[in-house]
Amino acid sequence: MPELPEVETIRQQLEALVSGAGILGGTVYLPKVIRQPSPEVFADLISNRKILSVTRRGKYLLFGLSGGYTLVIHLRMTGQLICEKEGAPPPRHTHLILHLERDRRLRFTDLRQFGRVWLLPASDTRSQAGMEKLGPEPLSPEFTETYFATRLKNSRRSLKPLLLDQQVVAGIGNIYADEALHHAGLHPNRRADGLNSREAKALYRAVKEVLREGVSHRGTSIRNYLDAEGRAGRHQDFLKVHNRAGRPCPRCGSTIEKIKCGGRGTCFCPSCQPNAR
DNA sequence: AGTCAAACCTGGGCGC
DNA sequence: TGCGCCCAGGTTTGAC
Repeated sequence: MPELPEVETIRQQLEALVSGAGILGGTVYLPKVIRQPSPEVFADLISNRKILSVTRRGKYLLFGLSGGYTLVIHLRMTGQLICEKEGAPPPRHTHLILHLERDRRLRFTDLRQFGRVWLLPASDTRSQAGMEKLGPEPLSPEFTETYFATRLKNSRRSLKPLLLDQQVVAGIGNIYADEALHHAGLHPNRRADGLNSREAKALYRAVKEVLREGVSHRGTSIRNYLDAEGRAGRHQDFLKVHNRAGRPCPRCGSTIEKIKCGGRGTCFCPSCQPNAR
């Protein structure tokens, strides 16, 4: 669930809510979510540090801490990171709580237990958590039309798996890949190197557009996603194709289809997104 | 380089 | 009501 727009929403909220806050300590309920260091060392090492910054890289959240450490959190499919008052017993599937100053806590809850947490020296943050291979940030100036066109031209893969490849561009997941392809009018099975320059440009613009829209609606809540204040996002009400199989395309009225593409469920409009072959 | 499946997990929805 | 099956927004790994 949490793709770039969802993680960015959480980042923005937490930046306002917890930057500057001191961490009193941590409670680990499910040790395996802590990838580094060991859970015991983690709880010890995180105590009495101050949160200096909250940033994002792809789908990773990064908390810059005092003393030269970075807390890295990846929510994977069903992770939630919620800032709330201390007191209530933590809900089911809560795996980590960071106790903050002023009677607040940061709660990591994850039904499927896929989410991961690292506490790393800032100097080797990028290499340790698997972030070194990430492609450019799609909403930053480093993601240029030329770069994207080159990646398309040099790949024989289908468009859908290419968009999901975090090494090509960081932060796109299944929801926004489907939406970007519909926005650009391209079939998910089209071969990347088969696009003409007009189509490549349309896809480049579509990627940026659908991600911006997702952020502006505070993310998409289809199943589990909640923002850092525990609220659902609104973008599910604005999706054109994703999760809408069998319903009419908002653009042309044709019935949206669902296929398997690159092993992933993929929704598209057969008339807005014709297969070129 | 690419594709595919499996693995990591729990829960919801469906058909029977 | 209950059981079995399939599905789910991410990522990694290993086989071909």
